[in-house]
Amino acid sequence: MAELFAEHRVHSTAQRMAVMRAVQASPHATAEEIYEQARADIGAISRQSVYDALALLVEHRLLRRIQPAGSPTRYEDRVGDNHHHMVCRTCGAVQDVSCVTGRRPCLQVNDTHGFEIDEAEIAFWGYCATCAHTRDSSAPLDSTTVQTVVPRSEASPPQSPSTINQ
Amino acid sequence: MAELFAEHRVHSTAQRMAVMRAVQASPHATAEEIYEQARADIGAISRQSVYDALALLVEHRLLRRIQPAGSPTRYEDRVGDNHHHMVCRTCGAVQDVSCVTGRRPCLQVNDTHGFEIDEAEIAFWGYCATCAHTRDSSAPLDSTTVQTVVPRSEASPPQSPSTINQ
DNA sequence: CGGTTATTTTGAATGATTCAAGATATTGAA
DNA sequence: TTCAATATCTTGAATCATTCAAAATAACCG
Repeated sequence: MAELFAEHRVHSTAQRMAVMRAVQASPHATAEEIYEQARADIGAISRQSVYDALALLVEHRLLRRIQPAGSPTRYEDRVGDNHHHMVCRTCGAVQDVSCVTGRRPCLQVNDTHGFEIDEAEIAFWGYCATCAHTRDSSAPLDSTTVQTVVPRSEASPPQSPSTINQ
Repeated sequence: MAELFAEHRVHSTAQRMAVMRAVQASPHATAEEIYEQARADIGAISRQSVYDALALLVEHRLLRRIQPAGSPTRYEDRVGDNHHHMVCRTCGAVQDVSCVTGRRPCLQVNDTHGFEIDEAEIAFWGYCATCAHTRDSSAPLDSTTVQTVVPRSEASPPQSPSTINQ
């Protein structure tokens, strides 16, 4: 891992390595989860150091941030390829979507209004396999996101909003 | 507006109307901005009532939430059509993108891993016309989002992260 | 009118993250 | 090596957006 850090011009310290290992061990983990894992790993580390390390590693493209609406920021080490995410409305689980069929997505914006677009982000919302079964009883999450073009999605009746738990 | 509320089974109160007007007057506004505008409108309203009204109006599909990574939640009254958003890394400005060329975007996920997807969300990141000019000097925002497929975006050198202001 | 339900207000609390400043390490030059 | 300069880490407080809880008002129905 030291080489990886070196390549990306990041000094490899015990804390940073522990943070990196934590993300590798559980992709899509939150800062808090990473903090706990890193702490279990090297014995002690401050929360701030975790945030510092994460910011640095993201900045140097060793990690990526994922920020599903309504849940804390998550981190993944899968960089350098194109993929998106599915988020479960019920449990907040995040699942990779290795990019999509057909060609480049919704990325040919026709009127940019002068915007210089350099990046596009796609999030899919729905229910993970587990939660899809156990449904009805528990109030499902409001996506709290923008509804867009998806085939069979007919305006579902209003649901009480709540918060992502997991 | 009373009719609109009635159609959507929402009691029209002074506060809710003020909130609705505020969003109509400035789409993509934050709760705080809406609070200020509503307060200027009807003289007095509590922040909590603004949050309550917004949640209710979103729930009943009179408003939509937009949650650009790294900025507080924003609201818009443009519902019932398919459009996405461009977000400026520098000033946080949000701009509508009336959907895209070609066909349905990146929404044909091939392996869903059992997920039941019912919604997709797309955000474009870049620089608004104004900020695109005034660049270099000021440290640009880190998108804090997932990098994905966009043509000419080659891995740019690391930049110091900061926060969306406007 | 009187009671029940809805809505609003107030104020405190929470969660995630950042700020600030001091303490430790690490590095490079003399 | 030895010191100074820089980088990193820790501690603890602060911030921001949002939510919780409970009391106060208002609206609705019989």
